[in-house]
Amino acid sequence: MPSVTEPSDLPRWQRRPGERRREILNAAVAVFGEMGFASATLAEVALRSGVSAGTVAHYFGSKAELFEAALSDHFLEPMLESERLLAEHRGSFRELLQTLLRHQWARLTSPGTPDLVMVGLAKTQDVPDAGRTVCRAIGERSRQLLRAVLDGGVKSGEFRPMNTELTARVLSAGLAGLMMACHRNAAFDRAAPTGDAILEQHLELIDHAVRTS
Amino acid sequence: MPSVTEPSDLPRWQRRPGERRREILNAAVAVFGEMGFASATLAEVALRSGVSAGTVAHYFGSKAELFEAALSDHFLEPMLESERLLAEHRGSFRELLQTLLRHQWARLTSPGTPDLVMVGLAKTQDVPDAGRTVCRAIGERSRQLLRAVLDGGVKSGEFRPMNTELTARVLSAGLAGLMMACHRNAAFDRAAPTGDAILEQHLELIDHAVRTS
DNA sequence: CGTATTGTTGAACGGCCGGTCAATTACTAT
DNA sequence: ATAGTAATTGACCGGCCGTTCAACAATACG
Repeated sequence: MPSVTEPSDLPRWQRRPGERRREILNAAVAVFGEMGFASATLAEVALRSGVSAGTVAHYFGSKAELFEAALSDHFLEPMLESERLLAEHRGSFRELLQTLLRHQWARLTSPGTPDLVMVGLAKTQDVPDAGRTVCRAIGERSRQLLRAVLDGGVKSGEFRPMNTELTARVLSAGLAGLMMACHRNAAFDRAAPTGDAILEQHLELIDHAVRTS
Repeated sequence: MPSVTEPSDLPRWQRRPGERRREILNAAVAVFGEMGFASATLAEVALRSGVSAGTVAHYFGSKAELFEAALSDHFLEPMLESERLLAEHRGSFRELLQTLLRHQWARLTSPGTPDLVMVGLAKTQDVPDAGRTVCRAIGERSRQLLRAVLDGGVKSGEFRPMNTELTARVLSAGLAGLMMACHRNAAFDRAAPTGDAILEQHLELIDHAVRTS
């Protein structure tokens, strides 16, 4: 049994220019999330995506560019789904608000996301565009959706009059903070309640806070 | 005018074992906050605290130990003040809740703190004890204080019945999330409202959410 | 004033990692 | 087949930074 090296007739590597980019990007998301920007090495990204160090550089140029590409890929694209959700909804604004918040929670807590968010926020000092990406993706657009719902609810009388711009900012930031707290507590606080339980409590508080009393 | 070097009779350096530690710690808080853990260099810390590279290593051993010491110094000590605030308060629980949240907001937004929080959170992967420090300081103890206030308010009838443990977690995490969002928006979103305006909106929402309807 | 003590220095070491580039090898068109 | 092309490799370079350590100089003490 020739077990040392496969005497395969397969080539030692293949040319797959159409798929390399995505494979490298997926590995980069994982590595940056696990190790942070500075600790992450291009060699590790190369290893996980099954290519050599030079290939990573060939596709993305520099480490910083790879980082930004990874953030955009992970955050910007899934946001379109939320916007579709809002456009299609028929029903009360109270329901819509809860649905939207649940949906964003699912996005924020999906595997790899919490770490990437924190790394992206912390790295804003060095790589300004990276911070901008995260801010826009999990901040600005999310906030615009929430504000649209709040405006509708106020107009329909389901919600009490309020400054919807400020309120949308508070809700958006609160959800992100909750996500980070849950993620960290899961590692250190063994008595911590589940993320879902906390989310339910948060939604209930929000419902009381915005509806007409 | 002998301007090149001061012909001073002062020694070229002094022995001040009692003050070196604090000076290095202050510099470390600033440097880690501005540059993040990995990008921060011991040389920069040494420069800002007016000592040489070797002295930093002599006092703190390794970079990781210096980081943990800086976090503990910056977060753990000021927490005692909040606890005193709670013990001394006389008045309604609604007022106390607002006061406590304002006080914690002031702490969280004090210069250098937001960056340090984010760096500490992001670095949890590599330096577990660092993450633990941040979690305990801005999470656990803060939450216990909030919960005590909520329990009191529920018992007195000012607040509606609720799961105070979960609610305290939501409020604590929400405040931290708000702080980070404000800090980042200040850099990118020129139309962003002031942190104080957002805090006021947050407090008003909380008041509606917890009081008896 | 001389000696011991120890806080402090700064040069040097060694490892690590991002970026480059010429060589290599899988494809492709003719 | 065969030559052309471009995707991929992997060794290498250069710089950076954490850590060490022997020498040094400012105090403390007798």
